Amino acid sequence: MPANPETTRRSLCPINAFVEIFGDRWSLLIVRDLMMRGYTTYTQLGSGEERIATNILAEKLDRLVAAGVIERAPDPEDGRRVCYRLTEKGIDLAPVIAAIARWSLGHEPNRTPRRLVERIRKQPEAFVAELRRRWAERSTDPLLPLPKA
Amino acid sequence: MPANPETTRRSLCPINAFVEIFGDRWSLLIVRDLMMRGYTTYTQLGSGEERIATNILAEKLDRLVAAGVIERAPDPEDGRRVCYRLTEKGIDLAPVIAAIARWSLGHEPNRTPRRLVERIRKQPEAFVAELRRRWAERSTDPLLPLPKA
DNA sequence: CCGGATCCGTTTCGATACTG
DNA sequence: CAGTATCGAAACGGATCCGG
Repeated sequence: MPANPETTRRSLCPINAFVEIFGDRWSLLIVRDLMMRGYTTYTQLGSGEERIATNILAEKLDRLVAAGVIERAPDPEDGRRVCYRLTEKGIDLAPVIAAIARWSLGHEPNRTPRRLVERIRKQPEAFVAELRRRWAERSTDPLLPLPKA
Repeated sequence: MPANPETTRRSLCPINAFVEIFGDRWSLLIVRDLMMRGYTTYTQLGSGEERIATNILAEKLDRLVAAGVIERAPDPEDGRRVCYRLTEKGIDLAPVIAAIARWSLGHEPNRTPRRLVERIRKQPEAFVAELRRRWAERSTDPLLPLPKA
């Protein structure tokens, strides 16, 4: 993956852009944690269940910022701290996340919150709007139940 | 990625299963080529626009077969040749592909077939049913216009 | 020719240790 | 707390080789 953004290869199929951003094991999980779990800080994102290494997390966050999917911002409660927030582009990934979750649910025996996934699938616009509102309000309540530690 | 399937880590969130299969730069593109372009053979899949190396292609095909997303079958027209086909599990990825394509279309200036993507989004069940039927008929007509060579 | 397998140099990943 | 530095392991990419 070239660091130079000029080296963008011609992407004839619309899936390429997605794969160039999310074609690794972590980027999509980071977006999920931001979107569904209300994680916002480096430490929270690093302490998720999947135990991403700190250097990888830092690099992935940089890449996601460069891709315009998330943004770095001062924490509203403590200006010294940094927090990461989904951009509009990132929020618009909700239907993708929902479709993936639904596929996984259908093919992997797993007890997981079907209700939320179905809601996103049936009314994606309404869910994205809600997500945007929650995000504007800086609500960090998780949409998914957090795994118990 | 451990070769040993026993080493499956507990996947609390339904996205993990997807990422473990498609968390690389090629697997999803291979599924797209099978689903949307009517590619079925090793040579066709290797000659796509993205120029995957032959060893990587072979490994990814093995992994996708092991994951139950595609299957190896004798070519119906020439029994000596091999062809790859989506399984039910693979066909069910259509809504995921559509959601990804739609997201990319909305955020990357690209002239691409909106019509198909919107159809999948609005009537995913109908599209999956059609895909299944085409697949049963062994029709290899591409759903997407092929990039000119 | 088709469907890979093997070898090898390069790039990326991942765990741990460390720093301002 | 929010990252860097380091270093071994794994993945990638190109070229070549091989059995049918």
